[in-house]
Amino acid sequence: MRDLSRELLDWYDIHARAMPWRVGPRDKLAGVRPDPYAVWMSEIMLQQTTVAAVTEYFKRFIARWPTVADLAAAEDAEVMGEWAGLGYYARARNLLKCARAVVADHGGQFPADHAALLKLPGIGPYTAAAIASIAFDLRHVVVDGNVERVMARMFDEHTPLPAAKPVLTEHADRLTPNERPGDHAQAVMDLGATICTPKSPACGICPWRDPCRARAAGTAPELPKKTPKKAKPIRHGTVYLAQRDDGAWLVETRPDKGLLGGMMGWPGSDWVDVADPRPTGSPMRADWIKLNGEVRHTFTHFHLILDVMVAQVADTQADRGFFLPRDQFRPSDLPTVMRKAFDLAQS
DNA sequence: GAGGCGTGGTA
DNA sequence: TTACCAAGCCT
Repeated sequence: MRDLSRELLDWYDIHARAMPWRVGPRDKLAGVRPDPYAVWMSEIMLQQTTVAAVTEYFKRFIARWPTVADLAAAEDAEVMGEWAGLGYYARARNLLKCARAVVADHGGQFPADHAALLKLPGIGPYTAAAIASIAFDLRHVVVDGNVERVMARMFDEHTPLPAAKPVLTEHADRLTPNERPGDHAQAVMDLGATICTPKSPACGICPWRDPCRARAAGTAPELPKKTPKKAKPIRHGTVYLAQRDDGAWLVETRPDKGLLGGMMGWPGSDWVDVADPRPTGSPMRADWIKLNGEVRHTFTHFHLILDVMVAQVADTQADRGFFLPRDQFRPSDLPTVMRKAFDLAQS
């Protein structure tokens, strides 16, 4: 097994992808060490999210809050606004909770300990292993979607996920070396992201081409098997965009739990399975005008079609939400579905 | 343990 | 256009 990890590390030394949060093999030779805060930030952002989507968000967060203490001292609304558009907003809420826990309980330093990391908000089995491994070079088995795919192919494992997870983890464990476990973890993930891709894997240039059983069997493109997903239902709703004469917008902060939790948004109706031609959920009396067109947006588990109502109001009395002054309103603070409604109203 | 939880890119 | 997919966590 040592030979396999050696082959992979040799490949990684040459092909490691450059990322703003990554300390590459050459930098390490020069004595550079990873910043655990940056490693943690990147790993939270990368949960179910592509490198391309994360890169600019990561740079903005680190520039605005250079240390975990800076982040812990931030206002909730600042962090949620900066996260807007990246999705899975529970990550942002847990990001703040975690930063505050690190300051309060760990003296402002991320613990170099897998079990302690696992106790922090938003850090699960993957992220705890990734931080321990990448930031502190401790040997832990890092298993994300890339690793699952690489292992399923290396060992031609046809059991569908998630049932196959334990056996794939055992395979990953046996391949993890004692030396440079952090680089090894990043190498497997880079391999999965660039060569052992979900579709059309580039087996011809893979450093593990020879030992890979799925390549020998010709089954690599169809692995890993996954249990089929449910079809997404279509839901319907209405949002209300009221602008006061002085330019302030009527917005609300959504409840901390549930969809888009803690994010700013437009007041409106519940989102239901059957379209109701009559708008409901109005936050205040006004001469509402229904816009032509609609907002279409897809969440993890349903499609959404929104009607958009607009009104110019003088009255500042609203049943829901609050008026946010024009100079404090930034569309980029809105989650994407809410920004789509704003864009429709502006067009 | 199965489902809730975003978004943008890609085929 | 539709469906799938990406460095998962929480309940």
